[in-house]
Amino acid sequence: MDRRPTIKDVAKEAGVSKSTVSLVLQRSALVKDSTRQQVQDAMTRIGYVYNRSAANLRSTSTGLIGLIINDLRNPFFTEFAARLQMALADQGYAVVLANINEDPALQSNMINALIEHGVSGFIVSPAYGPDEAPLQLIANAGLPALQVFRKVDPRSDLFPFLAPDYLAGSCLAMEHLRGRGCKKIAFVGGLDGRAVTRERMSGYLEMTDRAAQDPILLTGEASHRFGVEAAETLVLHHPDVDGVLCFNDLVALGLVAGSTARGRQVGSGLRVVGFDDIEGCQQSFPSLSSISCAIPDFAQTVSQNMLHWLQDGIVPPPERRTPVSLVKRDSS
Amino acid sequence: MDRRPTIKDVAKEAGVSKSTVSLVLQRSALVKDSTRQQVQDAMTRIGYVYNRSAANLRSTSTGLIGLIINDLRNPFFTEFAARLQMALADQGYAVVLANINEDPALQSNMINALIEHGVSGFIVSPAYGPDEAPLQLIANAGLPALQVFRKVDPRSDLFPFLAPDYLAGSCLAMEHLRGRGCKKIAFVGGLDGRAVTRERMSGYLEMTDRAAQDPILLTGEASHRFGVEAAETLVLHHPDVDGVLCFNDLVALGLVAGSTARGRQVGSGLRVVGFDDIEGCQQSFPSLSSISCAIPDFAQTVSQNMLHWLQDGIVPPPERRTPVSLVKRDSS
DNA sequence: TTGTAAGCGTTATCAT
DNA sequence: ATGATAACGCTTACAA
Repeated sequence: MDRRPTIKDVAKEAGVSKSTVSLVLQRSALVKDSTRQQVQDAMTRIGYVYNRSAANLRSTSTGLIGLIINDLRNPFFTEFAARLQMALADQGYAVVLANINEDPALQSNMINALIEHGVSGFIVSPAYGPDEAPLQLIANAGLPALQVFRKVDPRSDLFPFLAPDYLAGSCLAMEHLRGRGCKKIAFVGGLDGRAVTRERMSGYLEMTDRAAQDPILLTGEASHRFGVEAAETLVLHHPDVDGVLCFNDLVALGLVAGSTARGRQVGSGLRVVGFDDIEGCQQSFPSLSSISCAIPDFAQTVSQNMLHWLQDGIVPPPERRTPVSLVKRDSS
Repeated sequence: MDRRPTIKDVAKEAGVSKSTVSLVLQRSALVKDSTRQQVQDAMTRIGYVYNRSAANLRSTSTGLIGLIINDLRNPFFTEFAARLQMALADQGYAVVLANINEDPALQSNMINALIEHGVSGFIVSPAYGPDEAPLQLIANAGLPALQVFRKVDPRSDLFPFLAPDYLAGSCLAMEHLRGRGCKKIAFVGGLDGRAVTRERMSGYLEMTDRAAQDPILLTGEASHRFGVEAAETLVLHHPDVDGVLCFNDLVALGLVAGSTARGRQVGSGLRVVGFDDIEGCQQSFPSLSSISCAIPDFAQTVSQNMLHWLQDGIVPPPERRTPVSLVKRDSS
């Protein structure tokens, strides 16, 4: 347990040269089967483990991907992180995860740290902030980076943007609610002015526009708490609302809980659709209809785009939207 | 954007030698202030970024900590991971996170991968599995590792174990329920035979023992779903139960939801206490009392133990328990 | 098919 | 206070 064995030690043990060991490590076809066997035996005998950092020093690809997540405690992002990590692990890449807690300063720090650690590329679900070019550090280092979910740096040629097709999702939800006979529909949750809010709201606005109705917009924090508050607001000020599209499931779950507590019959009197289809949707009473963003598939797509870029130099298109679908449950 | 500048480039730009630049990098006091200034100016001028992998090659401490989490989608572990990452980042360490999805095989793979990437140490919330020495790979590599939450490898001298004091927590909960006048209390959730289940149950069993009552144990998966099912079981088979201690909050939230749906008055007729104090506790109706494991503090403790080990060679004690507390809310 | 030797970007040990 | 030079563990021409 002195010091980790190196290829040199393996070479000595197997009676070959360093290079031969290196070739075995790289599964080169050049090396004779019997030699390969000897080398591999030697490795297990002395407990050799590969040292990637050393290898990276020559080849400048660490097999490390930096994953930056604005808020890991949001289950939607957790699910994404977990899936992405699995997808990349399949291809021999390890993920270095940084949770930045919606803090732009922390984001810069972590980007810096990850660059120092030699990540080969970044996948960033960025924090919103005052900085105009929050990903500039990455660009300076000449590393590839994908923006996911949120496009905070407008240079999507440099930092291609991937996100679920929120617009289509909101249209799907609206059609569904109309189809169920809803006459007066509200949109609840999501911070005003943000691109995501605008998108998730777009199908709703389009409909109210066409119907020449005044939209009922209750924008606010994307939290359970806000959903509960919104339930009260609706009961007090908009008792005739019979359908709600929510910014996300947290809001929707709060709305369902709050409305139920105030005696509204969610699922018949009031129909609610959420966004994201997180696990909690199936477990609420009544269970929550939601727009699923197919996160496992989305993570696959992101992973593939990254790997193509890294391995084949294929830069992804500046913007790419992935399919969403409506999951109908009892709340609507 | 050719290739990343190295200290050599900085040296040339600043008109000094490699060594001097290296000294500046290490904040050595030996270097003259004016020289330091020159060097630092040169760095920003040519956009130099430190290359840790290269440095590690010499110093064999990567500043990388491998964090292995059995199930990242469980918010309890997410919270821990997020806190730990922040605590370690404060000290200049980066966390490489691996979610192993309760899969022992994946666990071995990830341990291997992280060792190759040269992590300096591991913090592991392990998966249960058939393997008797799942952390052997780490031992072979001669790396320090902490087990948290679950002790799956019994060699706690090699892999010190840190966990919240579940026993104290369950006692706290029982005292509270008795104090509220509960006469017949059940324990719900947690897989039978697991150490965690035994511990979280221990305060309960102690009480039933002392009171010479038959314990009512509904063990099972630690999920929301199981909590809902348990609510039904209680109504049907144990209608006289007036207090419940749950294995964790997911179970408790399910139980509260299920019981409420069946018309039981949670908080008066039936008093419920959960375990972990996850965020959802405040948001349920009625809000859920729970045993808080003070995860931010726990993460701090874990981080400190790891760093002392790494930096000062101080091996943590084989087992360490951290304080828990009861958070009283409406469900009890 | 295998070996030799040069280099990757840093740190550490000497000198100066 | 600064500079030369040899490691660190690996990959990669090139030579044999």
